Formats: sequence, C-alpha cells, structure tokens
Amino acid sequence: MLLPSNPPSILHFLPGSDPPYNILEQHPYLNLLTKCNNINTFKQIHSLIIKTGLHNTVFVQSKLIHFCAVSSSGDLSYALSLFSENQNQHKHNRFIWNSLIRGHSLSSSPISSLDLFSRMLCYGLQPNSHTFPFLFKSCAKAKATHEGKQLHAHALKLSIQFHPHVHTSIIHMYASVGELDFARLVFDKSSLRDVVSFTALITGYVSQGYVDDARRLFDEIPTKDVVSWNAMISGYVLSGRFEEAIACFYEMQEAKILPDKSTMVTLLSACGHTGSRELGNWICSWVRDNGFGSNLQLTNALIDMYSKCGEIDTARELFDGIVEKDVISWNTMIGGYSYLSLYEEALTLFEVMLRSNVKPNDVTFLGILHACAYLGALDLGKWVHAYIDKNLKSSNNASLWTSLVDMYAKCGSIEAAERVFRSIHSRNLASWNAMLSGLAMHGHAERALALFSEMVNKGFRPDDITFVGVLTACTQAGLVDLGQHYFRSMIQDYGICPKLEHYGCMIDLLARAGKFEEAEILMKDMEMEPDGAIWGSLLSACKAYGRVEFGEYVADRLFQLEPENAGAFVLLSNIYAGAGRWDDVARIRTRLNDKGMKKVPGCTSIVIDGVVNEFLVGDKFHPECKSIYRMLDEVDKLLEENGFIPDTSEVLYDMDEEWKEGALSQHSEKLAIAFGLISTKPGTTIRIVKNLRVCGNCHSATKLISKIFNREIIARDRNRFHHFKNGVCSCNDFW
DNA sequence: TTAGGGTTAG
Repeated sequence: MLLPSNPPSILHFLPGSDPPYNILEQHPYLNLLTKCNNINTFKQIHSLIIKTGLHNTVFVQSKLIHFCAVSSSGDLSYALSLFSENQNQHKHNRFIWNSLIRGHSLSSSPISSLDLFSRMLCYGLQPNSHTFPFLFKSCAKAKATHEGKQLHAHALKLSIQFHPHVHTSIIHMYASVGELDFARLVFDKSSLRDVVSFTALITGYVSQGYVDDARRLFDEIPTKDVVSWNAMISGYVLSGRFEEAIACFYEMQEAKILPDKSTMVTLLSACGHTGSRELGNWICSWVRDNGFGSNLQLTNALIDMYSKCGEIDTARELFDGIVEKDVISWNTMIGGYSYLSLYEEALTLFEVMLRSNVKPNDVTFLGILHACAYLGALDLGKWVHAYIDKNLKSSNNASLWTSLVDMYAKCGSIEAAERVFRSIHSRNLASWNAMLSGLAMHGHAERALALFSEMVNKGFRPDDITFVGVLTACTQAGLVDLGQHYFRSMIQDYGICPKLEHYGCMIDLLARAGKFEEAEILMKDMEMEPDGAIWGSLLSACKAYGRVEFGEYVADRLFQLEPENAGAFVLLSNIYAGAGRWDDVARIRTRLNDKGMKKVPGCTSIVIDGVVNEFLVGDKFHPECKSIYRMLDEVDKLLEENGFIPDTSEVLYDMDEEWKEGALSQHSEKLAIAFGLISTKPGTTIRIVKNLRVCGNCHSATKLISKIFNREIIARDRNRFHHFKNGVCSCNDFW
C-alpha cells in the first residue's frame, strides 16, 4: 500500500467531541479509502487510523462503517462489527444507520434492512430523505408489498413523500412489486414529473407487459435522457418486440441523444433476435471506436449477436480474444453453438470450459442438457445430473430440473426422467409438459394421460404445448376416440385455439387408423393451410393402406408445397410399387433424376465412451470400419438363419444405384447397431438416434437382433422411441 | 459525510 509521504501528527480527540469536519475530511489516511479496493487494504488503513487516534471521532468511524457497508470492496459483517464495538455512540448517528440500511439493501437479503430500520426507530431516530430510498429499494427487491405500504405511510406522516428521491423510490417500489395502480396514483399525485419518475413508472408498465402504455408515458416525457431511452428500448426487447426496439434506437439517434454502453447491450440482443447483421456490425465498430473493445459485458453481447445471426466464426474469434472470460462468456458461446444446432461443438467447448477451471452454473447446463438430449448422449447427461446434485442441488431454477427430465426422456431413459420429475419441489407448467411429452414420445399413452389428469387435479392449467403431448400420446398408441375427446376438450374446456401441430396430430391419428374421410373433413375445418408434415403423414398412411388415387392427390399437394422434398417422391413411388404399377415407379424415378434431387440422407448416431459416432448409409469412413462390416455380415447371417425375410416393399431406396443408398443391410441404423455390438459388453443396452423415421425393414431386423444378441436396443427416430427387447418393439409395430 | 429511474447468458 502506498502511504502518504508525510505521516500526520497523532491527534487525540475525545469521543463525542469531533473537530470540524473539514479538518478530518482532508486527512490523508482517510483519503486512502478512495483508492482502497479490498477488505485487507481496508484493515491496514483502519490500523493506521487507530494509531493516529482518529478512530475516536464519530465522523471517522462513520466513514469507516460507510465504506465497509456500501462499497463493493467492503464487507457488511465487518461494518456491523465496527458498529457494535461502539454502539452507544453510533446508535445516535443517522448517517451510520443510513449506511447500514443501504448496505443491507444491496445485499442478498435486502429485507433485513427493515430490521435495522426498526432498531433505529427504537433508539428514537427518525428516517430522513436519505433513509427512505434505501428502504423502498429493499422492499422492491424483496417484493415486500405490505412493508412497502407501511413505509409509504411513514413517509406521508413525516411529509417527505414529495421529496424527489423519496417520491421516485416509492413509484419504483410499487412498480417493482406489480402494484401498478398505486405507482400511477403516487405519480399522478405529485406535480413533480421529471424524467426520473417517468422512467420508474415506465419500467413498471413494461414489467407487467404493458409496453404500449409505457410508450404513451414515454412520449409525455418533456426532456428525455439516455436512461429513459434505454428503458424504452429494453421495454421493447423484454416484450419480444425487437423490430420496435431497433426503431426506437433510430428515433433516439434522431433526437440527438448519445447512446451509452447499456443502450448497445440491449440493442445487440434485438439484433440477434432479428438477424440484423448490419446494425450489429455497426455496433461492433461503435464498441471499438468508443474504447469499449475490452469491455466484457459488451463483448459477451456481441458474441451472442453474431452467433444468433449465424456468424459463429466471428463470434468465436471475439470469444477467443477475451483475456479473462467470465461464466457468461462461456455460456453465451456454448449457447451460440447450441442455437445453431452445432451440438458437438457445444459439448467440446464445455470440456474446454471445465479444463479452464471455470465453474459452470445452471445456465451452462441448460445448453449442455439440450445438446445431450439432441445427440442422445446419455452418459454425459448422467454426469451433468450428478454434478448438479453435488453443486447446484439448491438451485431453485425449475428450468434446470425440467431440462434434466427432457434430457432423460430424449436419451431413452423415461424411468430416470420420471424419477427426476417426481423429485422437483416446485414444478411449473414446463416441467409437466416435458414429462408428458416424454411419456408420449415413448409410446406410454396410458401413463401420459394419467399424468395429464394429475396435473389438472393439482390445479395446473394445460396450455397448447400440453395438448401437443396429449394428442401425440393418443397418436402413437392409435387411440382415435380418446384423441378426438381431448381435441374437443382443448377447444371447449380450455379455450385453446388449435394450432398446426394439433391438427397435424389429429390428421395423423385419423389417417393411420384408415379414417381418410374424417381426416379430410378436419383439414377443411382448419383455419390455416396444412403444411408439408400434414400432407406427408397422409401420404405415409396412403402407403400403409394402399390408397393409390388419394395418394396421388396428396402427393400432388405436397409437391406444390415442397418441390424439393425427395422423400415425398420416394413415398409415392413406393405406393405405386405396392400396387405393382412399375411404369409409374419408373416415371417418378425419372422425375427425381431429372430434378437432380437428393433425399435427406439417413443418419444414425451412437455415443460410445462420450464420443458421438455418426453413420450414413453404406458409410465406410469410421476408423473401426472393417470390424463393423465383419459384425454386420455376422448379423445378416444370424438374421437369415433365424428366418428373417427382408421387407422389399420399400425397395426403391435401394434399387437405384444413382441414389447410392447401398443395400438394405447397410442402412445407417444397422451400422450403428453393429458398432454398438462390438464396442459394448454383452448385455449392455444399445442406444441409437436416427434423423429420419426408422424404415420398416430395419425395424423388423432390429426386433430380431434384440432377441438373437439378447440386447435391449433403444432407438430414437424423428418421431418417437422404439424399445426393442426380446424380439418385440414397444411401439407394437405402430409408428 | 449518503440519495431517485434503464443495463449480460436461458
């Protein structure tokens, strides 16, 4: 520590008889506090002050307590101990009480400032215009409406409610606890309508979702400053009205108000959501030109903006350039990869994060669990669960536990998902929805519907997402009557307007049951145009029921909507093949070749020892390629010995050499299973994830493989889960 | 001697 070159002479003052403030205030030892940035330096300064005898003055003691209580490099408990050391003197000093109350209002337990306040009153001291703002801030932070109202009454009694700072903090308090009417009343009662009180009220309106009312108030502000503009821009962002946030920023520029760093942070969020790359680039230059190039908050916001705009390399460059990354930098970058579905990159970066000794938090795991769920990386998901149990057990972030439920469900462990779900203390609607759709995905219709009744009985009001889960459950199990019942109930009992997804489930459900006429009637009732998925599910059903003519009609619609959807052409040609119309099969094939279209390649992944292994049809790129194909030969031999007859009805996939799809036996899921068989111990469950629906031939083969090799095989396809065990599949061949 | 409004990642 740098000491003053000429130590001052030792002063002896008797307690309670302070010399004039100006003498003390200018004392060099006391001035050291302005440079003090940690509690240890403070303690050194404190000892120096004791040596000089200065500590006997109430003024100096109050300065010390104030520093400890309020400064970010202070220590509130140390302030309290300094206070109690000399309580008899200190209890009569309002400045000290105000400092302690302020300190508590900044702490993690702001409500404790009210205890100090009542102690202060007990000693006969009255609050002043400095005390009230701290107290109201505490109430605002702690959402203590009742206490806030009592304090409001106290301020009225002392007639200081119209003091500008007190007045604004009352408005802010009411706005923060959601009592907008009171906030408005206080605002209207006063002739003081400055930009600060306007802004406090505007923030209240925004927090309750009334952004248009906030805007009307904003327009009334006679002289707007940068803070009020920022409040309005962030109001639009918080309401998800990103375009308007950007428009508001341009208005601010026209009004010739210079933006600050907060403006840019908020604006970057709007740029990310709207993909406004140009404005984003402009802000990037602004950040550099205004000397904020090394500002962490802005750099993190830039990383977020660039990754949301799809410029992941630029984002990564910025990220790599940060010397001291904080947890938000890591989370933003991981979240960026996750947002762009670059899940493997997200997981790789997460490993680097752990090696860099940065402690992940709940937000980190939201991104990581999402990636695990997508990739089916159960082992990593389990590790995350163990980590959370150990380090974040007390997290009251319901989304975190819900993400775990979702991860387990999507990685095929529906029982583990349910165990986590049952352990959540405060379940929200999203938790119920995650569990419900998990059960539906696994084909556990009865359990899903029982869970639905349970959530309704517990007072949760189902939303549109809940009903997607309920209807999916009915669809996967072919429960036509129940599906229709829930669809009606959604509209009539819960007033939810069916969306495309709900119609999709219902049309799929009806068509799979062969009820084509009812499906058509429902389609005519729709308020919106059916999408490709709906026509696609109808086309699949046409194939299953051999409905050639209707299939042609449906395919026509689908071709108009998605001319590049090669899968639709394949499906139609399979319908022709099923009816023996080989000329039509050839015609479709020519059309496909003329258009030069490529079917989305089937891709299956399997995670072994934390590594994601991906296989395409006839893939020869895997390092273990030779052993995999040896195992595949063995599998095919055993399948044949056990009476397996390949299903050739979907033969088009494999007949056309130009499609380079390889033989049926080399479908990606079989390659992944073969790799699973050679890389895991006998009896271990094999988990695979496929990007498309599992094909009929592979489904039959996998059933038999599960029996021959005595393995449980859990496969996730684009639509649902298949649990293969002992020769049968949990979907009962209905998918 | 202190004080009011906006301001990171999902």
